Order: sequence, then C-alpha cells, then structure tokens
Amino acid sequence: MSKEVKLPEDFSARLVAWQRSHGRHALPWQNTREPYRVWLSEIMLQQTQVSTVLGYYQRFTERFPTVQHLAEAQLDEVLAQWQGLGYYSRARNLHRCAQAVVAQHGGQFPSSAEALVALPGIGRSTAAAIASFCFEQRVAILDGNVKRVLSRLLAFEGDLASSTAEKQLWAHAQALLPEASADMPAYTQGLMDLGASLCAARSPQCLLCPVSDLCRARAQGEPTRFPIKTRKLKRSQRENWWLWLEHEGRIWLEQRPHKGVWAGLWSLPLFDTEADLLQRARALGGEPEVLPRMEHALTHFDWVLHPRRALLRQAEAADSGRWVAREELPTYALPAPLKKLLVG
DNA sequence: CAAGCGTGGCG
DNA sequence: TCGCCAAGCTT
Repeated sequence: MSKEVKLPEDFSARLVAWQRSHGRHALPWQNTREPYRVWLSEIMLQQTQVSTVLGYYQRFTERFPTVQHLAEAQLDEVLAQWQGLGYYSRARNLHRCAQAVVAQHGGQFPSSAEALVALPGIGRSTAAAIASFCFEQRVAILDGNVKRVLSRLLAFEGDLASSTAEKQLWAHAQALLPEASADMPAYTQGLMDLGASLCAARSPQCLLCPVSDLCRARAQGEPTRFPIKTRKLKRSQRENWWLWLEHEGRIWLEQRPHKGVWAGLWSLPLFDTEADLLQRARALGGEPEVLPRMEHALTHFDWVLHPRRALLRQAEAADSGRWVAREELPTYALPAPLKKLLVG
C-alpha cells in the first residue's frame, strides 16, 4: 500500500470529519437551510466577527422574520437596525436584495451560486456560501479565513494583492472541494471553523490541526509566512467640526448622502473648519460650547472630530434635516461615535 | 482594478 | 500603543 497522500480527497475528507466532531454547530444561523437566514448571516459576517454579529442577527430576525417583511420595511428602519455594525452599504444592498427576491423570484431565493451572485450585495464568496449551505452546491468560498487556510496548506507563494494570484487561489479552492455534494455544508463550515480557530492568523495551533501533515507551510516550518500579501493600505488623516444644535431638548440631525462615509446615516452638521461652524451657529443665534475632541478610526483614515454644542432659543425648520427628541434617537441610524456623544 | 467603505478586538 | 484582522462587495 502506498502512503502517498492524495491531497484533494484527504483534505476534504478530514476537514469534513473534523467539522462534524470539533466544529461549530450551535450558532443561531446554523441548523437551518432557510436561505433567508443563511443569507442574512453571511451579509452580516462580511468583514465582521461572529461575536459582533450575534446580537444584531437576533434583533434583526425578530424584527424582520422573513424576506417579505424585510422587503416591505423602510430603508431607514433597516439602517437603524444595522446601526453600529458598520459598512452601511451592506444594509442598503440587503434591502434592495430582499426587494429583488420578492419582485423577481417570487419571494424565494434562487438556488444556484450563479443566480445568487446577480443579486445586490452578494459577491462570489457569499453566493457560494449560501449555495453550499442551503443547496449543497459544489462551489468554493474564498473569504479571509479560507485564503489563510488554503495558502498555508499549499504554501501558495502568490501575492494575494494581485488579481492573478487571487484567481489562482480560487481555482485551487474549487479543485479541493469534496466529490460528494452532501458533504458541502460541513466542508464549507469546516474551512470557516478551521480558519477561525486553529489556523489563526497570529499563532496557529498546528498540533491540533486535522490536516497538519498535509500542510506544506507547516512542512516548511513557517506557517505564518502565508498568506502573502504586499498591499498596505495608506491611512490618511481627517479633521472636522461637528455642530450639536439643541432646542428644548431636541437635537438637529441631518441625513448623510447615500454615498461615502456613513452613507444614509443621521449625523450632526459637519464642517471643514471651526470658522465655518461658528458662522453657521451664530447665524442661528447660538454660541457654541467646546466639547472634548473625539478620535475615530476608520479602515482608511483616522478622524479627529471636534464637537461644539449650541443651545438655540428658537428653532427653524429646514428641509435639510429634522429636530429629533432624545427619546426618538434609538429609531435613528447614528454613526457609532455620534451615538457615544449623544447617548453616552 | 485600486480605492472606498465601520467597528471592535487583540497581541 | 498601534497595526492588523474579521464569513467582501461595489464602483
């Protein structure tokens, strides 16, 4: 008998077995093959950790039990439910996707990755996750976890900053799939579980790994050398002044444009200079009080925000925003640092 | 296709 | 502290 390993077969078989015995089975979006619930979880989990998603998923499914409920809701309410989760275009696309499923697919999610990927907010990896979990389709996912697991398994030297290398890794991911469709849910979950636990970015626990003897990175003695990606995002700085106008306990909020940072969320008026802010405040009869500066980090820049608070004797209405009572604030989608500032 | 898009946690 | 990372997608 040959002891030669057959990489694809052995890898998928062991991963599936490991997932069934050691993987996660009790997350709220598991133990169901309802596409609505799986889809919702996959969107929430994009670039977001499980522990963060748990509470949002619970509240969201209570408020919107079906795709029809979500499709009929106001975008503002969807955004309010999403508030604090980040990457708010996901919420906008989620709403659009629900409406497309109702209008174009009779309220039933399509059952192939090819059809799923045509829907708003569903890319190649998310489509594959839904199709493999719900419909046992043999299609590969390739998220951050899987890039790490596979690039280590194969000691993949390609630079994942390049589209060529990423394309190659997609091909490897597809080639490693189990032959049996029935194994797809456990296999896909196993990749995610392995990447989230043993095959961690910093300190992988190779001694516990079910495929450590197949892993070429481990054989080379340097598992953390993979994945290779050279791109370093250049972070920039921004500084703005934030005008907190208040009148008889109500706060002036303006909805941000549907593109850019905090798209569609409600915010205080933002100014590029303190002089601009003072001009606006004084025109309304207010004299701003200086509040402590806030520092807020986004993915691509560091933001210094200078809140200034002005109490007005009289309030003028305007089309650009609304006077909002404190009790109403929870129904508004506020950026995380603004919630901290206003609600505490 | 490179850049834009949130937030929280961790070593 | 601070850079990196997390079930990526859109334009």
